[in-house]
Amino acid sequence: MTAGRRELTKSQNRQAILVAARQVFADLGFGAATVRDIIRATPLASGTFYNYFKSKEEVYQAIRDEVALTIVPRLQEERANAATAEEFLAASFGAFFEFVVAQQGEVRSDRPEASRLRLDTPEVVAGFGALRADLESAIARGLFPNIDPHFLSAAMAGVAFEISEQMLRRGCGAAPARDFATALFLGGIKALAPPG
Amino acid sequence: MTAGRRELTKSQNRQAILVAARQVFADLGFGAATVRDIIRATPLASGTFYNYFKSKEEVYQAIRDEVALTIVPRLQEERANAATAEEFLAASFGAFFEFVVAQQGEVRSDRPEASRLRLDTPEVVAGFGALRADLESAIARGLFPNIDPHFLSAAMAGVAFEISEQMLRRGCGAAPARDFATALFLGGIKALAPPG
Amino acid sequence: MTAGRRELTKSQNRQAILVAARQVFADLGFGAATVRDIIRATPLASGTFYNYFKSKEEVYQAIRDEVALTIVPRLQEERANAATAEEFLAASFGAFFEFVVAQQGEVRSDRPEASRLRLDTPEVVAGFGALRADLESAIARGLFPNIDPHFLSAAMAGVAFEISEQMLRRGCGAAPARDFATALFLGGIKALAPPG
Amino acid sequence: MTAGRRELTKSQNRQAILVAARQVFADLGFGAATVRDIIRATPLASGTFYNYFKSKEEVYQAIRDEVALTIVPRLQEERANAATAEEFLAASFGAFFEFVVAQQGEVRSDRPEASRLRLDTPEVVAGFGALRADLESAIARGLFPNIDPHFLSAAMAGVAFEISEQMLRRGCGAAPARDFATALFLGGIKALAPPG
DNA sequence: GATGAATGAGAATTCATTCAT
DNA sequence: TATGAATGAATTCTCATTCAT
Repeated sequence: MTAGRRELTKSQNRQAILVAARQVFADLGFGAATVRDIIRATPLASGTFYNYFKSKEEVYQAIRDEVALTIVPRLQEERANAATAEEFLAASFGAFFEFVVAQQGEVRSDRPEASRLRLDTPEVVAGFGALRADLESAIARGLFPNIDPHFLSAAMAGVAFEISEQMLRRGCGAAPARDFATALFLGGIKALAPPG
Repeated sequence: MTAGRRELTKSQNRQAILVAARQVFADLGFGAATVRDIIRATPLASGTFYNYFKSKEEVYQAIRDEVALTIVPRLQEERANAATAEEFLAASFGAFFEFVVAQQGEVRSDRPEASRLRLDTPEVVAGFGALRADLESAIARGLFPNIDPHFLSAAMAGVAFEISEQMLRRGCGAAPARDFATALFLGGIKALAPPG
Repeated sequence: MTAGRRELTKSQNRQAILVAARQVFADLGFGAATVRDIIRATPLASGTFYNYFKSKEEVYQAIRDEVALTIVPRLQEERANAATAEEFLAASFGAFFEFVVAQQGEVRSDRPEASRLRLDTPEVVAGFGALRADLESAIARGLFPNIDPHFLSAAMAGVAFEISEQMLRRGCGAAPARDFATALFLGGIKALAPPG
Repeated sequence: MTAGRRELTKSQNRQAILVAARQVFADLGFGAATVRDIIRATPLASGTFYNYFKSKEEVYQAIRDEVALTIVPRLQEERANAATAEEFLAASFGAFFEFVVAQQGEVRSDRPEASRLRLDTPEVVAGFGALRADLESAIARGLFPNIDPHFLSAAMAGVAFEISEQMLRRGCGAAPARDFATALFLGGIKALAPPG
């Protein structure tokens, strides 16, 4: 029982560090974030950090791994099951925007670069690693015309990043953002024109 | 004449710092970049940095100002003269990709986050400040349908960032990148399908 | 118990810094003293200084506060209880010279200005802040004739500083210094003439 | 003629540095004063400083020498000619207070230690070097009773320093200060009581 | 000589990491 | 294991001094 309690606490501490690190990386980026920033956002003491992670790099990697193991597979499955380009796009953008909303990336920094969403964030790096592969497979299945998959996945990633920032600023939900991005990729600005 | 030589050297040193700072910011981002990194990328001594700039923030601002004073006005003019959405898009994307090519953003860092183009870079922040205003004006002129300009400019920025990274990796020129992005915004994936 | 030991060590380190700072300020004065000088006079590492004080100014202030809270009240009480001018003077000078002896201000520097007692020392600034007020009160009680209290307190301070330096050089105790200063203020050079 | 002009300029520059250095030393003390502070208080360029003085120490020494060669001899002569203790004291204090007034030591610093007159100033160090010797001679001549000359000269120096600060704050001339100090040394607080 | 930019040693400060408790 | 103070290397910045013009 004591062991159980301990295990629980251990797990909770590790989780607390991961949550704090996500917030701090989103806020400051990997480069500017310090271990102190992370631990300050936690009820723990500085030394405790090193009971769970060897370094800042390791937390970064751990977040990346976590995302890669939980969110990415779900997303890959949805994409694999997509019957149309629209489903593929809506699933991809929808998952990303919902993830961003869930993270509640409250940007509060006053640094000059903080005016835009941080890309040097573990989730983001992990999250889009699989996109191109999925896109290639979708092209092979005939969901998409034969477009350069590097450029297309890059464009999707860019739209996702920037639109998500707008979404947070505006406080709107994930749905409008998803619909906008999906329509843009399906039909360009014509498809975005208001009906009528 | 003596003064002339001195002025020249002075100007050259300032320029050397600016060039080095651009490279370092592109490499590491604002947060992770250090003044030492900048000065190390220069033949100058450490103290010399402070003859020209008070801090890292100040170089950042100086680059931003320079970009805002040189590139942005040209871009704004081209956009103002655009007769069609295609011209507007091609001018915007073309200018950005050519700028990126000119900067030769040789990504060489080994830090985990460096795998993607840095957005917290002075040029980028400055460069897209004016886009939304130009877009609103273009919508008013009837070049674009009545699309949410926040979302649309965000999408353009995102595509520009990410495509430019691909462009650099692939070593292709600015033209293919510009054409891809323009076509995407004009007609979506259908417009991107290879002819035939 | 664990906490007790830690607290002790913490307190000891803070004390070590304060002691070293006193010595360094006495040696070099506030202006020339560096944080490095202080920490070098200590077995601690450079970063440890900043666990206790934010800056040189803050140690200075801390010493001043300490003096103001311990020595000054005792001195004020003795002065308030003085029944004669002689008691007032002897208490003031006696306290100061004893304080200086206790500090063991071993002047050892080789800088040109170090040949005289440093006045820009936190103890000294704090110590004489209250003198004039006490003097005014003593004049009101009739202990002193109606002398300009600004000049009189200034003169007392000056004599205290300079005599204390002589005292240290000569290695004599506080008593002769106190007697000399008291006699000087009571009756001038006549009162200082050796008996007979 | 050209040579004459140059000589003049040379002399003027040297003088400008000396004047500026006096002010800066009085303001900040030797330790905190920087060569930049001195040169900033001058119309000259930084490099020019080193055409006249090898270092900060050397200006300090130069001021000391100048004082020792001009003011001290006059003072020594006056003291040697003094027929009474009062003349000796009045000459000593009078000379010092007039010197301080002439220097116009406008204290304007905001540093914690700046609230009192700087003693680590070349003039002060030089000026009181000769006092004790003169005092010993005066005792030998019978002007003063047989008082410990170390203590007595220290007391005179201290009173001179501190009273001069009061004098400057109050904006009164040198005469009241001289009279106060002289009376104090002649007869103590009794001699300072207002007549009647 | 005069100038003022360049230099680089050194001072102030931060921060990842260690370690005694 | 948790703690948080200590550590010292790395960073930012200052300043005496040099040197090309």
